[in-house]
Amino acid sequence: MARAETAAIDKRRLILDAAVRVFARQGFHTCRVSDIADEAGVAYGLVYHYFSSKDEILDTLFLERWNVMLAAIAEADASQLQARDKLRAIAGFIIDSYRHDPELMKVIIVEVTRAANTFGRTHLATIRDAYAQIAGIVARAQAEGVFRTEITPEFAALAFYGAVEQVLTGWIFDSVPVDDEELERSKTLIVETICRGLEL
Amino acid sequence: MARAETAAIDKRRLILDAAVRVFARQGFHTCRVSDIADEAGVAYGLVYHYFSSKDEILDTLFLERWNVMLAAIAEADASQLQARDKLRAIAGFIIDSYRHDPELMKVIIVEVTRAANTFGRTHLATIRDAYAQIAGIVARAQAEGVFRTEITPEFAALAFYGAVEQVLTGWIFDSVPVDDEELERSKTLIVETICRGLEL
DNA sequence: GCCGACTGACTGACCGGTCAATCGATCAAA
DNA sequence: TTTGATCGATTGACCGGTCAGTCAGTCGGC
Repeated sequence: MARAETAAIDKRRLILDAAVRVFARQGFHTCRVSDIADEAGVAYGLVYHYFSSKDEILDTLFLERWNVMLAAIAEADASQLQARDKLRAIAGFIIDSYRHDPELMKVIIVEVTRAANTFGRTHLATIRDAYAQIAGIVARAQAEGVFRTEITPEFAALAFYGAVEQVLTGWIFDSVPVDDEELERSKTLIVETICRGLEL
Repeated sequence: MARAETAAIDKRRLILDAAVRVFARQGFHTCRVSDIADEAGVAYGLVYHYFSSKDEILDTLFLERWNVMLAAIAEADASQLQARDKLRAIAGFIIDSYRHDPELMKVIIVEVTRAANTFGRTHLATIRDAYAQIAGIVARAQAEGVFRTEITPEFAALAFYGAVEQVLTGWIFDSVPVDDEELERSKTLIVETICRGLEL
């Protein structure tokens, strides 16, 4: 029983991991469910044993990762760091996520976050949770007199997240892979560029 | 002859304009070519008389508009303005484009610029022309000692464009329409946020 | 009567999802 | 220990709907 249970969980995971590779390579709309099954080394029908639709696979991948990110943002927010360092932690988390699993980040950004007409629409509220939390950090920094109040928190959050995502998108479609050093440098660059505009 | 020619050009334009509305409403992948023909009040086959494929319609819409934007950026670049005001002009142009035709901007951003796996891929080089030109403005400002050199021009361009696009995306999917005043305020906000981080 | 704009029914490929059948682990009864 | 009943995991052929693109033909100006 334990053996079978583990095997079952593994197969589900196997399909999810295969889907990441296939979505990253071919894109969600362009790939066929059979491509995922083939990549996972699994029969076509098994995909539908674990997931009710092709969409549900992408939903699962997105929510798994986005919830981790929301938790990371909440943790940064709850910490005793300076506002600038909270934002640095968030940018750092996103960039480290890319370092750790670029294919997954590509899928999430390209197929969900930036695919506002399809999955982005479905998950709009969840995506906006992240913006709202970042806006909260900015608002608190403004109340404490660390950030100036000319720029609305919501706007600051969009600009901050937009800058991070655009940089990631640049990497995602670069032919040359990025080295760790540039990843690290970018964390500082983002915070330097955006926070300096927000601080007093 | 002149009559017929004009009529022909009109029909082509009619189809393009209808396509903007349909793409904005339903999304490129979700709509059918017949939807475009119906919206334009034209026979299905006529769409294929003027365009060789569904893709070509979107390509045309994108290139038409993007080339105008590239020209606007080049004009700002060539002007005698301060770097900050050049960037302001660019942000202003993009925001005014949205004001003038929000549906077209929605289509371009959602279906091309942010659709990195489909049309974004095809037009990647064209899209990056814009980033490169913005980077050029930043680089010149750095050489003149107006902007600090810690941040690479390429990075600054991504952050700038990313912030603008993210703000537009926010409007595009907001249920509440944006009033002119907020549009104007946003131009200043973007420049204030980003340029302040770039200036010495 | 020629030429090009225009029409819209049709087709062929494609693909998401279904389902009937098989496999194999487990366990209780013989 | 063997048998066979049970049930979830697994398989992949197949179905049905959708739609981009074709094409044979009509219409109308010159």
